[in-house]
Amino acid sequence: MSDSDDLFIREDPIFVNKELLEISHLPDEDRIVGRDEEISQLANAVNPAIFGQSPSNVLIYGKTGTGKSLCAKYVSSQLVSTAEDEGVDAIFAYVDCAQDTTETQAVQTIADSVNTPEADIYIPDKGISTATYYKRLWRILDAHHDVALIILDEIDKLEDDSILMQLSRAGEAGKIEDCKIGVIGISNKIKYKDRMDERVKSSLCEREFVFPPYDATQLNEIMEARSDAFRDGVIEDGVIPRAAALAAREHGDARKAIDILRYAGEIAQSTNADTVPEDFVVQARERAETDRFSELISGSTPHSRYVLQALTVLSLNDEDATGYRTTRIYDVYEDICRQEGADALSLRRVRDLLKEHAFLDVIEQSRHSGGSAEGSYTEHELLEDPEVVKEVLEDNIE
DNA sequence: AATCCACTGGAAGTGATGGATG
DNA sequence: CATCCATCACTTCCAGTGGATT
Repeated sequence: MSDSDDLFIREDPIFVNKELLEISHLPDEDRIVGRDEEISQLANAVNPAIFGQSPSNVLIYGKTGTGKSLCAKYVSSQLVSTAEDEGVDAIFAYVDCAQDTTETQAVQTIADSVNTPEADIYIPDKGISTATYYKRLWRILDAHHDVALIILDEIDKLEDDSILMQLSRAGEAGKIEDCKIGVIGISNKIKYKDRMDERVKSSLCEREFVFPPYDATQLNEIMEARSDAFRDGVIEDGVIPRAAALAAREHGDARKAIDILRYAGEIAQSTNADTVPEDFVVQARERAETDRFSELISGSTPHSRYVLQALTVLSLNDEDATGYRTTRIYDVYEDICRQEGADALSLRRVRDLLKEHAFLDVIEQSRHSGGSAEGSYTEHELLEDPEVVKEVLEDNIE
């Protein structure tokens, strides 16, 4: 590095191409590791689309960070460009159902991403009935596309599957005539299929794939493949194997592995280090945890935080207990509300708030049955270290 | 077997918010 | 403009639940 005093002309000493480490980044094929088999099978399933025929509907299973979305997106984008060579107008839409949990929101994003300037159809964000979104979607597809691939990521987060129904029946119901639709569903719960509607199940699950978790060697390769995000020689030798080992232990989640690598680089940046030594990896993992956590908390309402605070207070004062009853938490929660000068919410609502926290893996719930006149009840327990929760909670007051 | 009872969770509803539409 | 539409954050009501006690 030059030792010039110019504040702003300095080059980033750590990263050259940081986008390689963003989760949304779609790598080239030679950077996708250990998924050759899956990719070719997937390509095979949607292949008819190239000639304007109906692609098979596909359901992909696999734990988080096993490359499901990555492969689906990759295959879809390849398909679109190959189809173009054949003179077929294909398009694909990606919906993250964790973001768009209702039928309406999901159709909205599909319609929005399938929309083209030529179509000149206005897709508002909200304020319109679900039926209208469908109508406009069919109109766009019919008039401007031959084939549409719709990727529904985290499909198990959808509140109801009527959208799947609509999509799979669109052709038969005569809603669209000149466009074929293929659906790629992605779920991390194998059980998801069981709770699906019988009719949807038969049409949606023409092909099924299961993506196994990555092992440490593959994680190693994945990170190796993306290591040119860093400047030459910045990462010390042990870093990648160490991060791979950590991530492999936590269920082979490649996303987490890459996150760790990025955080390690950021730590180096903020401490003005020239290289990334191995022990940054451990720090990076902790930071990834607390970051995720404070992200979750900052998005929640004050009362949601008070509830969590109540549970934290209990955990700190009474350490040997393994869980706390809803009513006990509610009592503490009422105290907190009094201190904050806020009206307490109903018990019913607090139960739902606790359930939401459980859903986000912030706390864990367990059902118990008590003795006489005790009935059945739920106990709640913090999953993170109470001290950490307390800190994050305090940082988030505003 | 009936009763108890703290606790659970589904259902329906309310009123406010923000936006589209004819 | 009035009318529709979805959604949020929350409430009220109420039919279970399940093991000990009667």
